[in-house]
Amino acid sequence: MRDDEKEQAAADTCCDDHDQDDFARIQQALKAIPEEALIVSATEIFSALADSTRFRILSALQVGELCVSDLLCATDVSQSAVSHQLRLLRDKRLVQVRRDGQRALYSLADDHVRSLIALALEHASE
Amino acid sequence: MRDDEKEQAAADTCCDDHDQDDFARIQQALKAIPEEALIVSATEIFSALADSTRFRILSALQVGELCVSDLLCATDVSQSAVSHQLRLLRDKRLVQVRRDGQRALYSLADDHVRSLIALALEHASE
DNA sequence: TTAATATATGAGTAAGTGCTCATATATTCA
DNA sequence: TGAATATATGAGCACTTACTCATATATTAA
Repeated sequence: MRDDEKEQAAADTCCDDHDQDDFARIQQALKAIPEEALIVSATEIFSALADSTRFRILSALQVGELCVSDLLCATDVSQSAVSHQLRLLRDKRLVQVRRDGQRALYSLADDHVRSLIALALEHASE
Repeated sequence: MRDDEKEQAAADTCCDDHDQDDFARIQQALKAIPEEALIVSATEIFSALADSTRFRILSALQVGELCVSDLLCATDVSQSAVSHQLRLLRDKRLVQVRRDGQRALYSLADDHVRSLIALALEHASE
């Protein structure tokens, strides 16, 4: 189903008691909503940032590569908990790892995370 | 306790087996981590955006003021569910309401949400 | 090889979340 | 006033999540 068909279908099924103005406004709003796959990806990024342990980890990684025990200092939870969260962040491709001897060196996978953190902090400090 | 004291304490208690380089790196990382209150606020914003129903609502509101039944068209859940999520978004100050007759007109509380959505979509579409 | 250090992971659990259902409140209109 | 429409809310439940505990794996050094 194409996007315009989808919008039409949505308008038909759930917005059946509106006048012309309502209809136009709703059509416009529907256009502002990204397609499902994008919504899933976007909300996944936000969930990754929506936990204080992971937020601390990602904030810390802004300075560069860090190993797990460094990240332990950056959080207030156990080594196991940090490892579990790092696995999640790896799965969501927000961080990368490379081995260096006994250590696993983590780093941010891209710069969007940086910007997201900065923006949220800007909003938060108002 | 001041920030520098807090960092020192953290370094003392959890990073007790590191050499000079480790110590310097960890100190730098700790500086990149915002204070607790900011972390709480920031992660709250991210949780608000970390659900597909709320993400759809906020995306739709980018076009301007919308009433609850408009937002119903923007989501695929019940009126009750939308109302519950709107309450949450109100509590977190991400949206505002005003009454207009029988309708409740919702709008985005500030522009940061817009930027956050845009950034996440940019990241998501790679 | 054995011990020590660093990291990862599976299972289990307590707390949190997003929905539905029923119902309450608010506003307009007859 | 009573009915219709629009929105809000409390309770309950299924599902998710972030942790702990125990243990596994990986790497280095003795």
